[in-house]
Formats: sequence, structure tokens, C-alpha cells
Amino acid sequence: MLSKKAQYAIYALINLARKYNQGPVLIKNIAKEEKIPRKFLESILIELKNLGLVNSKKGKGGGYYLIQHPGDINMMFITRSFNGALGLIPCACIISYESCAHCKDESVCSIKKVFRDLRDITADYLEKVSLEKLLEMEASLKRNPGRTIPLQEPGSQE
Amino acid sequence: MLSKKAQYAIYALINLARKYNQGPVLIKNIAKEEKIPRKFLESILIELKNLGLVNSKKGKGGGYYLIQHPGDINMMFITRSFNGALGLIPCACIISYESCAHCKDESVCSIKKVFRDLRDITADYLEKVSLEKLLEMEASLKRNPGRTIPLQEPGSQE
DNA sequence: CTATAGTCTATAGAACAAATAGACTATATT
DNA sequence: AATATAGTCTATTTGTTCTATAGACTATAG
Repeated sequence: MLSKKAQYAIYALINLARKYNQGPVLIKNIAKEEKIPRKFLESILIELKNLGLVNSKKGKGGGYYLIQHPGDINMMFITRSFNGALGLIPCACIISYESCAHCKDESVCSIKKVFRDLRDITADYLEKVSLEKLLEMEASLKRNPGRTIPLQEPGSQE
Repeated sequence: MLSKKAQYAIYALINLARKYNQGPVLIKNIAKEEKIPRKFLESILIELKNLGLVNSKKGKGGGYYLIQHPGDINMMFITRSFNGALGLIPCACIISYESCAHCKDESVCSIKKVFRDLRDITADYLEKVSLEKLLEMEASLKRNPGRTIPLQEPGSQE
């Protein structure tokens, strides 16, 4: 499960993406609209600034705004920046990789292989989901609820 | 990332799967072979027993053993039992679903859609990975390192 | 120069993860 | 029945991370 921080980061970015190229947005407005605790949001926005996704303007008429095109910001980047590794076990991770202390030979470890492949599938999927894509999907869902073309064919429901 | 507990559960089960139908296995042997803290492992084995995957025999010659066929125990069941929800955000989960407090209308929320689809992809993938499958893959990797047929075509590396 | 709005430092509290200790109970074998 | 073996239960400890908040500080527009 993503941390609240990672989830809030996504909501905040979507909020800014909706107002892309419309000038700075106040922290308190984002907080109110997205129901994010204001002080917590502040720290998230500073991280987003350090990551180079947003910029801020101080003083009256100030606020935050996206400095990358919504099509260039994807869920994989956000998720990894705020939540860390995508892999489910340390030896299946790219960042925060740790060699496995439990198996004798990692090169023939089926657990590693399975979880590494899953990590790759997840990374691919999340990389395709940009803020722009999310806004498009939202519009599409509003026109025709439950009828969007999925990014990838989901399998059977459990 | 899976908790240590979930990871240890997987290692313990694989260990028992290797010795399927060969009588009870001592806790201390599993602990030693898989490098799992013994007392921690005990609590995991009790959970596995409550889940109906293993049984135990007390006294001399006792130990733990699988009571389901290795082909019938899959990673999705283990992961969910020990690590909880597969979805990355609460509104995308099946178990531990929570309606989203952040969007106005969940039925047209693209974030929910995206993360729900990802959850389904993950669930499908993990469901296909049984203990038996892991042992087969291991054998196959040993014969021909790095040449197994993946369960699903992994995408590009990042 | 002053109201506005973002920035920085520090910290509190809760929840959770990981591990350990030790007494207790059941069973096989002699 | 006695005894050693081996799993079971209860409790507690320790440490970390997550989430949130408070308050003083700094930069800027007008």
C-alpha cells in the first residue's frame, strides 16, 4: 500500500495538472480541494519542488505550479520518489536492492525471478500513466462511466 | 514491499514443499536452512496452520508438514494473508477497501481505475505462481540459468 | 512597509514491524 | 508412569516509520 504521503502527492499533482498554465495555486486551496492536511501538504510540495516537478512563487499572488508538462509526469516516478521501491522483496528491487541472505544462489532463485518479473510489469504499467492520461481518462469516464479502454487488459476478478 | 513475516512465510512454505510427503520437518531445521529467527518462525507457522496450509505433530519425530498440494498454494494467497491488501491505494483494494475521501465521485475517478486495474494484474500474476511452479522454475533455472519461460512477458527494463 | 504566502526546524503521538523470553502443553518412546 | 522432545501461548521489548502539527522565519508584491 502506498503511504498517505505518496497518495497525497498524486492528488496534489493532479490538482496542479488541472490548472496547468493558469498561474500559481495556493497551498490552502489544494489542501481544501483535495482534503489534505495543510502542513503535511507543505512538506510534500517542497519535496515535489526538489524533484523538479513544481515551482513556487512567494508573496501575494504566489503559490505552486507545475513546471513539467502533465504528459511527462508519470505514476512510476511519483510512486518511487515517495514510496520507495516497487519490488515486493529486496532482491527483486532496482533501487534499494539487497542481495538475498536466504538463498544459496540468486542466479537460480525462482522467487527472485518471479518477483522481479512482477516488479517489471508494475513499473511498465505505472510508467504509462501520466497526469495527462489520468485527466483524459477522467473525461472519458465522465462521458461514458465504466467504459474506458484499459491501459492493459486486466485479468479475471478474484 | 512485503513484510519480513510475509517473506519468511514464503521461504518456510517452499522449504516444506521441497519435503512434501516426507514426514514432519523440525522448526529449528526450517529456521536454520532458511535463516529465519526461530521464535519468529514459530508464530508464522502457527498462522500457516490456522490458514489450513500446514499441520504439526508434537513430541519426538514431530514437526510441521504441508497438508495441501504444492500446486494448490499460490503466492497471492500467502501475500494477502500475511501482507494484507494488494492494491496500492485503499479505494483500489478488495479486502480492506475504503471508499475514497478525496474524490467527489468514485465511479468516474481515473486514479481508482488505474490502481484497481494494476491490483487485478498483480493478483492474476501472483495467483499463477504456486509452490509447485516455483520448484519447477528452480529446477529449470538450474539446468539452464536465465532461460526460463516467464509466466507473463515482462516489459522493458527501466 | 505590510500583508501575503511559502520555508524551515522541531517534535509529538500512533501504529506497526521484528524479535525475544519464558512458562506451558501435548506426545512418543522407554 | 517418567522423561525428553517439540510445538503453543502470552507477554513484552525495541525500534522504526508514518502522520500530523506548531511556531518561528524569510521572501515578495504592491
